[in-house]
Amino acid sequence: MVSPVGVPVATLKRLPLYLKLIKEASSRGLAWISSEDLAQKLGLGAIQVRKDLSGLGIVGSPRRGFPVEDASRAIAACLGGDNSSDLFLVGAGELGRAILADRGIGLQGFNLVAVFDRTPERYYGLGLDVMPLSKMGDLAARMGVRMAVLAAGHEWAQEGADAIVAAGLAAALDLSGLPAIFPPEIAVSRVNLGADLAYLSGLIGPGRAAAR
Amino acid sequence: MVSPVGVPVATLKRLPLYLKLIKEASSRGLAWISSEDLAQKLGLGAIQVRKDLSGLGIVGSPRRGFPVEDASRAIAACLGGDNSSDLFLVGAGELGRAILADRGIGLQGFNLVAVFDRTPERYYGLGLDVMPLSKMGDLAARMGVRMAVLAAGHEWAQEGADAIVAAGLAAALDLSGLPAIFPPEIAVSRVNLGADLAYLSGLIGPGRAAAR
DNA sequence: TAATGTGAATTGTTTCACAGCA
DNA sequence: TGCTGTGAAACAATTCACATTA
Repeated sequence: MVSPVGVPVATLKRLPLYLKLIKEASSRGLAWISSEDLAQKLGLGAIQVRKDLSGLGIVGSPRRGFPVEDASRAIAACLGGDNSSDLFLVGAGELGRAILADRGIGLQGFNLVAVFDRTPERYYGLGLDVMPLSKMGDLAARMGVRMAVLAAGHEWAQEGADAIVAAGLAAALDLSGLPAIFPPEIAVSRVNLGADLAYLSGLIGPGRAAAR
Repeated sequence: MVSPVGVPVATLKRLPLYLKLIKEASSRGLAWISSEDLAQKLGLGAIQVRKDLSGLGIVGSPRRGFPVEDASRAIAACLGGDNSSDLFLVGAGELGRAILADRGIGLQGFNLVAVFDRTPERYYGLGLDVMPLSKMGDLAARMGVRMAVLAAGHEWAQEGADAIVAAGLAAALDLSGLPAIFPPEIAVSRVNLGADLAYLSGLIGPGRAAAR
């Protein structure tokens, strides 16, 4: 599959990681960064990094690597700049509040501009302005928001998803673990720690405790 | 790439999702579930679901679908049964505690059996038994634990990763967002909400077109 | 000489087309 | 008829080999 701009999905998923490291290099005053360096830090192959960057039209220079500023600009442009960096949070429970507090969970430049919940009244007096799901469409239109993080509990995750759809948003990051069902015209990325763990458990197989 | 048991990685990543739905069906008293049904709930193609299940040796029956009990057993076996369901949590900060509280974040059957932190003394009196990183190896050996969730803040995520390696664990779920560097013999899965959001933002593009 | 750049081969994954079965 | 089962084809992603250049 190929994204609207012609970048392979697999590449697109890696771009944010490159961007992060490149910005870091930039902030340390470096002007160049090598594919080897990026690869090693991300546990990827250097050739793959080069292919990815070259696919964006970023050209490096032998013996030095890739120019940090150009690369940063090109990747940011491909990821939509900071165009879509405003987000809604749907779900103000345990998980939602951890995301808001954001100690290590790393929304990295994305901005939670409003919080919605099925039962907003439960959160009065917590210093949070939690709104009912029904207000989402209105606010999305007024603020130009196009993405949401769905952090609803299992009981109402689907209801939250439906609200996101009804609000006309274009993308959702689903942390509900259900997973919630979205219509195909909405871009969805799902995060499910339980599933990831199960996957890892399958990967390492039924051995006994690791040696060493 | 093919996992130890011969199941493609892409399939392996979907197995936990199937398992969840199948168990749910089972708990509702259903004896059969169709690939169409599973596919629709997960936003996948039915053919893909059939390929995945057939790859595990699960055989269905025309007009009825796949037998819920068999499928459940086969998938669980492939994912290591409940063999590897004990976990360490590395990092007792905001994020780590949200995971412990687990309201919606869904560890789904996995068990956090011990919590480690670089500064365990910060968590005295919170009703948590937080241990120093140096104790991890010992406990891993004694309890037969082989996996960890890394939920350390940026400041010491790499230190946490190193401790996981030193403890001889076989797999880690890295939520640090750095990402932390692990040696290749350790199975790592990375979750990075910021990266996922950036990816989505790239997918939906700067306009208003949606793509999947 | 230490890096990038890239066509081609390889490997992995998804989808198709259609056979078989209850 | 409505589903599974599967070899083959199509597609996608990764890796290789080697040319290239400052």
